[in-house]
Amino acid sequence: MPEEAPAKERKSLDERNQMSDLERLRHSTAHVLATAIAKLWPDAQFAYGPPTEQGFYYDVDLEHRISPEDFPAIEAEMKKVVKENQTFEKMTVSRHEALELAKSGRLAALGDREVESTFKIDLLNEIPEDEEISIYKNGDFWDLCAGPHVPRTGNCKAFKVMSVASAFYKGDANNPQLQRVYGTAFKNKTMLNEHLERLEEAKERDHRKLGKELDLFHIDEAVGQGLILWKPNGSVVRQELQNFISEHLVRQGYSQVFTPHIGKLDLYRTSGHFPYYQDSQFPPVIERDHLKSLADEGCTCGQLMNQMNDGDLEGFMLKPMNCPHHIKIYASEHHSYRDLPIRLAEFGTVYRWEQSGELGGMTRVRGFTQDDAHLFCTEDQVKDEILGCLELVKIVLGTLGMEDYRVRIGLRDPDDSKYVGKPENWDRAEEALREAAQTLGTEFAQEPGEAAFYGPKIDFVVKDVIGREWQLGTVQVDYNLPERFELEYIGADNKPHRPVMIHRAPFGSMERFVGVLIEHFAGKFPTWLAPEQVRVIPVSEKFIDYAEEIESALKEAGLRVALDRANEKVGAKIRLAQLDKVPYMLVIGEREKDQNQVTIRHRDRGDEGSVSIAEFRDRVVEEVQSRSL
RNA sequence: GCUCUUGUAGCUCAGGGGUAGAGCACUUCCUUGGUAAGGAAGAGGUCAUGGGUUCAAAUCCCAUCAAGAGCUCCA
Repeated sequence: MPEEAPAKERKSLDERNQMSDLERLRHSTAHVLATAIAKLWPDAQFAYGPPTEQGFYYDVDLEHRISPEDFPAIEAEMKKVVKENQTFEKMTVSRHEALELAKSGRLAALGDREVESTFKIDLLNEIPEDEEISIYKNGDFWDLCAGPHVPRTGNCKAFKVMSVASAFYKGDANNPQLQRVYGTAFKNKTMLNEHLERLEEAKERDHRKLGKELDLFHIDEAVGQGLILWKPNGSVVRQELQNFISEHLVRQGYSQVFTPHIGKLDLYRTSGHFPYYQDSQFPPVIERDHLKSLADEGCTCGQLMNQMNDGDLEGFMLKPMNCPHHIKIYASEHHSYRDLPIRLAEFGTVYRWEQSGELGGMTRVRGFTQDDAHLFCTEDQVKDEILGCLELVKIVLGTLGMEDYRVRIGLRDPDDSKYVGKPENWDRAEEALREAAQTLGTEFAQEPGEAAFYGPKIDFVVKDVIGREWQLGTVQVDYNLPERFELEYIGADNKPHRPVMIHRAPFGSMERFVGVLIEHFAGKFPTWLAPEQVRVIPVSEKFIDYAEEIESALKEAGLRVALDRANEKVGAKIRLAQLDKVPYMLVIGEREKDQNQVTIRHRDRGDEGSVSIAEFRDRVVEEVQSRSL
């Protein structure tokens, strides 16, 4: 629902001066980059050039399309600037002087030009009246800049131009697109190299690469962008996760339900999803009779579009959320306060129309399955229910060893009137979320204005290998939908009351969660999740009989085991099993057969000696049942 | 959606206006083996799709589809 991004505040000079040493270095290196680009392409117009978490970038408007082939030349020019060890010299100027310089094209350039420094003029106009205006010079390169900088260009010796992509000026899609040249810089070459190595490692963990190598999932052009086909191996992982969470749902008093993938447009008119959020939904499926009568009336495509926008259509929609279906289950019977809370859970698949440029791997898709649930409770029960939800999230993340996440509480913006529900209820819900979050034992950030318009929420955010953050689990309090659907329960006073709804999804979506999990484990799933838990490797064909005995004994115990019958040497079979990241390899030969044993090799721990089949079986079964890492 | 880059065998990739290449995987044969690649033979591709230029297009041009990076967006 309409959550407006907080307007990016302009950094004050004080804040800028708090730049860390590394940020300062990177910002200065951005100037070195600009100097080099200005030398190579004097017509370049520069916009912003800030440091980032991974390095820095500088936005440039330039006729020439910068490509990776240009990087060596750019870096060579940068090296010259570093070698010259130019001083970063600060010059304080009046607004008028700065403007004159910009008009003569002198800013972000090596000298006067025939064109103005367009973006710098724009930026100048944004500087508050009372703020000091400064120009930083290194050599002949002058740039409008608040600083701060390192003393000399010689400090910027460990850098690398990383990539080039496009970006909208000021991040607004209506503005022209600039070329954003990314680079990174460190105090010294060693640290730079370490950073580059980390990037290489991250590439190896990428769930898209591992997903292919381990046959976890497939995305097929013929099926559609952003639609995940779970292959058998990936399905095992997902099924295990679903079983895991289902166990806890039972313990926590949830009821599991199943609902269809579509619903009538009327349902979504009531929920408010249609026609208002059409941009992020698949277009409606129009009923045959309705379509025919439209055709008979000579309705044009344009008119059809208008009807769609007005919501004046009959038909169905792929569900963008599970809540309306669950609400209808709740509303299908009368409820007493004694029945509450009612907790309806479903691994529910929803469909959303993400922009094509946004799709990627399993983390941003158009169809996904939420481990969703909706809790219907009284105002008094909200707090306990939130606690229960967080308990579940804690169990999930703890079991999987995912420690590297941050917790974000989205609160309402007190100055905004877009929120539904009574202020006193909001206060209570926000307080309940805060208290519940404290039980996590993790630090959490409270972000006013980040609540949904229908209620406050807690989000769990993790980072993927590239450093992108993904929202996984979420717990949201909702005052809106009970209102829209006029939900009721009968209270102790024998009068109807409105329940509060809580949406929660500890994994978020199975697709995104498994994607993040693949990277978290670098493809080496713990035994309970591993698609193949044990591979039996006979030393030669002579021992296949015994190997089959082992295979069936382990299968009998419920383990996922495979037998490598290939006509290959042990070394080759081991290698394959290692590449497939199978946790346990059992090497079977004459010795094992004679003594009725198996020799264990673990993918990480190596040779673990020989034990009886039964002992190995019991050990692994225990490991699986306890879901050890 | 926008900008740039990319699309050749199941996978990873080379090549490139004139009969389509390698490694791995696959099939068969030899080998019967002790902890990360034994040997040989074979099979496998309208070079993403559709147009155009050309005597000739996988190669050049345009469009479409898809992937990647980034930006915008994400109820």
